[in-house]
Amino acid sequence: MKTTSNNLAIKTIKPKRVADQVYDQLRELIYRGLIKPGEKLMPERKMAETMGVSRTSVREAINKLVTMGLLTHRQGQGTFLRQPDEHPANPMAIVMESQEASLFDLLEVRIGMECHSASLAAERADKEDIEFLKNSQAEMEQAFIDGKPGTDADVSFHMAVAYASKNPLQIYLMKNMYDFLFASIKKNRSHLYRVPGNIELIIKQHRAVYEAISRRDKSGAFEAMRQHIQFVQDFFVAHPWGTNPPK
Amino acid sequence: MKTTSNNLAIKTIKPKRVADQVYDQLRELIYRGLIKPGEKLMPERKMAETMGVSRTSVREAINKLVTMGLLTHRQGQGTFLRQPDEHPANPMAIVMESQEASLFDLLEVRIGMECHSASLAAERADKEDIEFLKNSQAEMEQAFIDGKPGTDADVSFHMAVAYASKNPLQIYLMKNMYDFLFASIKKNRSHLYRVPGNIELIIKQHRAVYEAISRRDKSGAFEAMRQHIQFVQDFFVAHPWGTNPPK
DNA sequence: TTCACCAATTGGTCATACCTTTGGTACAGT
DNA sequence: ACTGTACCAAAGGTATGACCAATTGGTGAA
Repeated sequence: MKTTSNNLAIKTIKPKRVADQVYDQLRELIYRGLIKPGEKLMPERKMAETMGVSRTSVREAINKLVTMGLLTHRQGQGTFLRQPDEHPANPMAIVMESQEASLFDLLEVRIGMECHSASLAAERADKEDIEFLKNSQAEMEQAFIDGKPGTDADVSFHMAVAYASKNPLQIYLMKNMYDFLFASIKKNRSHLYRVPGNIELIIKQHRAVYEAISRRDKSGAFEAMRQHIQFVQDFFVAHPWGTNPPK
Repeated sequence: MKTTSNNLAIKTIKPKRVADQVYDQLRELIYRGLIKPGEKLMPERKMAETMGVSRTSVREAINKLVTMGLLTHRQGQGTFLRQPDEHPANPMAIVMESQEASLFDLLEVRIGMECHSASLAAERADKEDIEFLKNSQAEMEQAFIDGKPGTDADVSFHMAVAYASKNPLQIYLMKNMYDFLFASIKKNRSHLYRVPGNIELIIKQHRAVYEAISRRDKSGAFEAMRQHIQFVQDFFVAHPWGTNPPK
């Protein structure tokens, strides 16, 4: 198992329950974006066999995610990952819509959180995390070549940074932010990815973050991430289309 | 919007899933107050027999209520109805309890958010904001003189910084964090305020933040806040009592 | 009295079988 | 060729029955 020891973190004891371990695995798959929204999961029986546990445990884990609104059951068809904007359980979305918080505000908060997160990632990322960053980066470059927007890859990259920071709360908050951003982008057809040259710039910025983390450069990662988000923020200041739906 | 369905009111067919029926019954019992907080429920096997369904279904229903935070499982003892104040509708609290996030993790996120927030505050705070900061500071000093813990004033100070940053989302997130911290502190009777000299140090650190913001020193505010939270974090690493209730 | 051990209780997991719903496919009838 | 029926396979839903694991409380020996 992943009893990789806790160096100094005080976290509560690792979940010993099998169902919880399955739950953790699934949640990770979802958060890392390895399962796309709307996609169908592996059948319960097969998943049970694959993981070497009983179907009961798999079922319990899946049910937990269903009641949390992340998955949805359809008898006779399978289990599917819900679209991010389908479940209003997102605390972010509540503020963003009911209060008058703008996309600018969200990006500003992201600067605070993600720069620090990148810094931590440079300190704590293991080989696997680096691999995820690399993959997301490659995926985005491929999307660029194919002429696709590459939103998913973008999100995956930032989530990979959050994961590398090894902070559960950070991961949770980031997930919520990107869920909201995701829905928001799709609604507003953000021009961020459309303006020629932008994607190349973003890929370049991501690369800077990736390389800084790879070489354990804490302040470098901080600064690279700051520049990246700052760029996006500046873009939205200059092109205030999708900032907030005109009420 | 949707594909125009016929005008006739076609009511959805009753979801006759057994587990859901059990769930409804239990929820009814809870909402009607027929089960008191802290009370133990009937054992799963007995409940299954009583209702004439399988234990599987009972289990699924109970699990749903557990993940919703209404019930709590204790192996070897039974299933209990949670105290109302044990499950605040705070998105933070959900992660902190159900996931394995520790107080250390929360403080770490705070470093990212609040340092940036302090920096923004130095840039944007108006006279009123400064006044609030000053008041909270004075309030805390007074509490110190009176020998009181001064938790409220502490929270007020940090919230004042968040308000001064003029970022609605930041304010919202901070509010949730401190709601959680507040409840957590009350439960664990954190020793942070009890160790002699700590309050003086905290007041000193707050003062540094306040003064940096007053003189519009962005990086100074950032650094002062960092040192402050770092201090608290170090304290909890050294005194891991109240990190998480041992249950 | 105190401590060690055992047994009952109760949630947690497993294996297996069968039911129900859904989607697809082959076959018969027009 | 089109249509409708029947059937089949896949996948979630339910039911049993057994066993594992943690907790509690009692019982008996030191």
